[in-house]
Amino acid sequence: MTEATPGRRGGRQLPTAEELRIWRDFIETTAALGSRLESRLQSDSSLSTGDYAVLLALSEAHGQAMRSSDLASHIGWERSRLSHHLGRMERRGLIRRQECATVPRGAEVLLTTTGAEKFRGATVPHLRAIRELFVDALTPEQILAAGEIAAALRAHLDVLR
Amino acid sequence: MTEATPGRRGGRQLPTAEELRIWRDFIETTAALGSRLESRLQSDSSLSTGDYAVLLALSEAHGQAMRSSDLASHIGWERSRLSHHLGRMERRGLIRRQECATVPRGAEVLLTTTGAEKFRGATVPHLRAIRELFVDALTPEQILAAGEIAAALRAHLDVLR
DNA sequence: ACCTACCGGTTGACGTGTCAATGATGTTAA
DNA sequence: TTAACATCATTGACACGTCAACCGGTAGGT
Repeated sequence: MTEATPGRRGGRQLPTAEELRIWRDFIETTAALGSRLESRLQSDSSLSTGDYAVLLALSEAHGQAMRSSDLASHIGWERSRLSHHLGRMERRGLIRRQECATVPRGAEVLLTTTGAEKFRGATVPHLRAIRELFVDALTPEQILAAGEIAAALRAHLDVLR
Repeated sequence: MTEATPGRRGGRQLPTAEELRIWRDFIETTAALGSRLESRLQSDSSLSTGDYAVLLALSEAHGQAMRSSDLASHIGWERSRLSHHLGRMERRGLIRRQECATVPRGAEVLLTTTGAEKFRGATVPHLRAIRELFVDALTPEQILAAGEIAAALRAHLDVLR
């Protein structure tokens, strides 16, 4: 009986038109939100969100330094992506790389003073932008719901591979 | 009295730790969801989501063709971005460009037969992926909540500039 | 000792996105 | 008429991400 109805919602069918509309709205709006925050951070502080993530991690690290691999797993990036990004940040004087004393063939990433200053200057405007673009847009209940939705999506992503 | 409490939630302060945690979870998870869908589409059909958006719009257009500018505003892209993307799609034989007969200096974008076939082959796997990665991850109430959250965020983004 | 396998990190090629500048062609106002 | 201006589309420079290949070095097994 469950197999007989073409448009049924059993778990193996395609999304309904309504689900699809919500999907598109959701994915496009969250993408737009991300790029709006990106451009706010850019014009406020000349940093990308990637720069910010790296600088944040280094700021909180012992001696404002981390091994490249640890940094990558800490912020959830592939090593290759981090390597490319560190190259660009090094050119701009935000970080430095040097041979790791303790671990052979390990690279230590250091926060420079200009990097630390940039990060300090960026923090408040960035947090303010998050408030304006995300927190202020939603009711407290919606914020909680957003947290639960994110958790459910993340759990499902993890389970699916 | 409202101004006296440092950590209050009046509307001008920075996000709380809890709000910040939810924000990070939300923005990172939605980004991960997008890239997971991107890679599903890539391995199923050798298309990017950009390709898919362009092919979808052209498929639904009169004569499977559109003026470049109309296409750009239809899918919400900058003309520059579309121009770059069409160049890559043209190299792969998915679309063709020609002078527009009616409008001077207008470019007409045409769906090729291989482009149409690619799109037809991509549709079902893509919809299935949306179901598996998004719809199946959430309860029906959460899906509705996601729609409302997206609408609220979008409205706020639009109002803010 | 030697071969292999892994590990940390880098690199190159390429797709993608933004920004600012350009070219080509219409429209408008002095 | 001509100069200013808007519009449509493209281009080049650059940032960013992924993928696969690579390199140097350490560790295990024979």
